[in-house]
Amino acid sequence: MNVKETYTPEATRSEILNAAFVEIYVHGYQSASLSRILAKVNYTKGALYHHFPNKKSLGLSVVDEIIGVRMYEYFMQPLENTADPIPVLGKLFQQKAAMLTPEEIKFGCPLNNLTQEMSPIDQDFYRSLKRIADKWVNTIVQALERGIKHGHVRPDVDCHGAAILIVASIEG
Amino acid sequence: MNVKETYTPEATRSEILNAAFVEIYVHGYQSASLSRILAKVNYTKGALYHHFPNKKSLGLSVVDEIIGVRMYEYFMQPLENTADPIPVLGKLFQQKAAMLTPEEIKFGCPLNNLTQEMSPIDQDFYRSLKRIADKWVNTIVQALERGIKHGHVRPDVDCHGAAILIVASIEG
DNA sequence: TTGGACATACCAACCGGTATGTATATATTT
DNA sequence: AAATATATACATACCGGTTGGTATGTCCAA
Repeated sequence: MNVKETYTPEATRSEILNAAFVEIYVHGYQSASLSRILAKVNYTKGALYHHFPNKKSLGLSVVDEIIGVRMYEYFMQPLENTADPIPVLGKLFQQKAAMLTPEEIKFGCPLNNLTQEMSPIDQDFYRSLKRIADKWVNTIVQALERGIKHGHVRPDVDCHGAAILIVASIEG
Repeated sequence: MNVKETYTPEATRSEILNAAFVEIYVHGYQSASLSRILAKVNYTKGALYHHFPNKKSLGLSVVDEIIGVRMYEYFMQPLENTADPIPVLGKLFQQKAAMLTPEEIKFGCPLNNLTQEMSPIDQDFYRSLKRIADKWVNTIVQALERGIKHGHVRPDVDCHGAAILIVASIEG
């Protein structure tokens, strides 16, 4: 099974992790099936439980390493060190509206979905998910404050309130 | 088990249905466990499958008979036949903000939750849930239009757009 | 030859669903 | 009115399949 010339365990872990992300994205964490994940990438329980101690750890790794990283690269990194965040935010909005694949329309924002499902019933998921959301809000706040300092943003805007509004409207 | 003097099948069905609502509200439909539902109300599979042909039917009944009815009674009925919907809408908003139990804060809007989870993966759930949302929007639209006709609402408002905005902001 | 990187085989628990049994209410017959 | 038949309203036991998880085996690289 999965005959390879060389062992690349990091790639294996990554494959499983990405498949787990898709599975969780489609079915939610609680209904996500390890067997389905492994069947898709053609690995077995041995591989999974070699790289992850249990299902929850896999789920939390999906949150941190997939969702967290993607959210950062897509929504936060472009805002870092900007003097004027407005055009960047605008581009993010229109990209987000235009780039919506049918999948994304169907299944919504992965971060928001998982938050809705898991935050009320699992503290560890709550913490990990909240960390991402807080970091996101914080990034926007700082970008807005820099925008104010450089005169590109009106100085009377409530940065925190605005940031939350922006995050909410992108998530929903 | 559940020794009763007389049979009250309608009450039994109702008990199961309400417990199913809570279970689905907390765990989502896919992860909702029939055994947990029945354990809570102290009935057995026999009772469940006497009143409902399968899990999906139970879920759809929860949508129609619990969620749909509650949403109607709470959010739509007060708006019916109002000449001026504004104070009613305002009261709904502030009630909704004030009346939020810790549970509701934790678990969010049942209608929205189920829509997020089930609409992408099951047409029947999609239809039933959409019916409720559409009815809700429609109720607000008609109330706003009556408000315009009676001079209580500015005549230039986009009723449909406003209704969708109101629904979205209540859903969370 | 030792440890990492998996595959294979297996487990108990739980899943939704069914088959069957039983007590109660109701309708029908005598 | 009493006896009988039938339908309703469940309980009990069980089904095959799936779940997350584990123990063991195998292969390969170092």
